[in-house]
Amino acid sequence: MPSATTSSTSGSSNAMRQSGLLIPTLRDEPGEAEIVSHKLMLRAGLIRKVAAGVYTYLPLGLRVIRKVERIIREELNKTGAQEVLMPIAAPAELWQETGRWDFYGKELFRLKDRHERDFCLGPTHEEIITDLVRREVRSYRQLPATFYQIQTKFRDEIRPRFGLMRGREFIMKDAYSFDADDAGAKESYRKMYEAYRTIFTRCGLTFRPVEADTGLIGGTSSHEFMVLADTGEDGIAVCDACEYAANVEHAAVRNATGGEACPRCAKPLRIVRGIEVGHVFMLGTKYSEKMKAVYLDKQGQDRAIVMGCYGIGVGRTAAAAIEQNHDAKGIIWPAPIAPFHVHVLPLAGKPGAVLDAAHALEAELEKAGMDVLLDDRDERPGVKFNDADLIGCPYHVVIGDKGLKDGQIELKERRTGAVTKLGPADAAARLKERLQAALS
RNA sequence: CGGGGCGUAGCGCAGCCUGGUAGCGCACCAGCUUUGGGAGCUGGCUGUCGGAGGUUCAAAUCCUCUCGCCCCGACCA
Repeated sequence: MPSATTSSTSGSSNAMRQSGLLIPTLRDEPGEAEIVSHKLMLRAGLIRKVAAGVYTYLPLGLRVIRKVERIIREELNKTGAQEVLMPIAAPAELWQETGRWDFYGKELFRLKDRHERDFCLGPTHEEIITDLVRREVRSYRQLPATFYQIQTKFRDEIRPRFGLMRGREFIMKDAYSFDADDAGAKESYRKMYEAYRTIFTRCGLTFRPVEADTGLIGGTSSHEFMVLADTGEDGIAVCDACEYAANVEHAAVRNATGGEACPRCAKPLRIVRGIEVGHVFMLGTKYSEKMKAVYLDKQGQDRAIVMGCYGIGVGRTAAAAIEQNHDAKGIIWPAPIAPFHVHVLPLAGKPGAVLDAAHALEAELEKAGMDVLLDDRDERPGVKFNDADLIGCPYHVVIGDKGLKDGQIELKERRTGAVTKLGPADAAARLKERLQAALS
């Protein structure tokens, strides 16, 4: 589990001044947003829309994205997966080899270069990675191997919606496993499945892996990782008796309604809503056969590589976290993916004892390895409190005139609102304790 | 792509039905007073009314076309 001391995400300093950051919070609810995560991402100044389903990540939003990415990297690296970065633009020929140039339909963003050659913007990268592997892998000795990337994807969705929940351009982690046989592929799948459990747990999400259909990707079996939330676009049938869970689109429970018999234990199913944040597929040899990705086995025989592929929607994971963690005042970030761990609120904007104390504390927290946001703006207390609640860092430290005279500052936990009065000298140590608990 | 809705100041909206040359709140700028939960007063700035064409003496308002955005559906790692 991570310690607070390894948590810096950008720059040489992990403390930042609010006066120097673009954090355009909104008092009013934007008319364009329907669901709470989208509203709060706009209101807290995380994102701004550029076109339908296309967004700019502002400093705060980008920090959250980077934190999710870091958790993904840490867990995938532990499994032995290797990070690569593939191109966004891919030539039509590779897609024609698998037939998906035609099958994928309008969702595939197509374009021509200056020589009128066809390209597409990658919605997923089976073709590209399989092309790489068939060129570089010859022998069973080079298997198994899993590659992943974290990259911007393009899908010209019929209807983008709900902010980062369903964009046309979005950040995705996609991974591809290559094995010599089915047993190996199964093991690669299992490792990735377990890594996903850890990743979403670390992101502070309540989720459920469910059986799912394989869609355009194809393959032999798949599981979706569903974050349970009423605003989810998918229905899932869950059995409380035996842990069975499946997307209602899945053949085994297609169009199931609540109360129907669980296919595994025959107890009644319950239908809930879910947000698909991750999806793992056993692909078999669908792509390797079409693209002739083969290796030589011990007997010197050509054999098709057995593949798996694995996706995580990075922005969607952040949005799902907000769906599950908010209140009437704003976001309540799980500590591991919060843009900052601590929001320091000096109730003064002009130079003086309060601001001095805030700067001193900022330096100390930073030294202790925490990500600190200091609200050094010359704003009224109410404005700072409301913005801080909206932005939703897990801990707020309030430094005011009155408390300071008695040698006290206040530590507030965003989620519970619980306030602890502390001497400034104790604050860093106490916060570090609490954060370490919250981060593990 | 079918159905519905909306485009007026940075944000949220009124004005449109019944044409007369654009308004409210917040934000922003200046000054003074304020300072522990979105301050008060005074003064100020801000608009190709999404775009094009048409009707009319006159169009944000009526008509036609068009673009964008949102919601429902179909669709979907």
